[in-house]
Amino acid sequence: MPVEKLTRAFYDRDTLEVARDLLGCHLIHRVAGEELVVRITETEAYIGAVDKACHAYGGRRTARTETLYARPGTAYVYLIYGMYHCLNFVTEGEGTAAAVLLRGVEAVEGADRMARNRFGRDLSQLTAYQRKNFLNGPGKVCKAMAITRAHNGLDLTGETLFLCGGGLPAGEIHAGKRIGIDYAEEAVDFPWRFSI
DNA sequence: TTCAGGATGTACT
DNA sequence: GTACATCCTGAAC
Repeated sequence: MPVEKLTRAFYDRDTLEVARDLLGCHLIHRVAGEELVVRITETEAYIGAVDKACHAYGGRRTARTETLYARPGTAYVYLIYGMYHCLNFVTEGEGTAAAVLLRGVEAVEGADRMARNRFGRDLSQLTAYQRKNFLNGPGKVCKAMAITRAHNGLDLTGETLFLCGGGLPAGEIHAGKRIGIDYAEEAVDFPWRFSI
């Protein structure tokens, strides 16, 4: 890797800043002797204190949301719609519920393994449609990267699942409204979705 | 290229 | 029982 692993201090900051700064960073998952590496292209921020779209809105504590209160630099993984996983990076201080959802990436290393994880076929055997929509959604990223609820609570400063920075010119970052949270009233309009 | 509908299980009411 | 930070397929355009 040309750049250094992100430390806990990186995650221990304002969630919107972390969400922006994660763009362009590499996510590495070491699994079964292989290294799967992707470059982050899209994120969304979720901040429990003020955000009705956040699982831990208003200080809500349940078995599921407990991880959102963990120390910064922790992985929060949950199951959605009964069959897909979503990976988040916990931010801000311990006891504060906030995280960044990983929404889209592009493959850097291990693309064939990711294609097999997702479609059971090599990259070269995918249809044009599958190739175009390879890693552009949170459920797709987790399937390709072999990330499940078993990774919930994992320390992102360890050796299994971690990130390397990073840094993009501000002009390359786009901010817009989040998607898939139509129920969240005024929070629907928060410009907390970031992409390259 | 867009669209509707279904799959599927856990958390929470 | 209901909703859910989603994705895939197949049909219509």
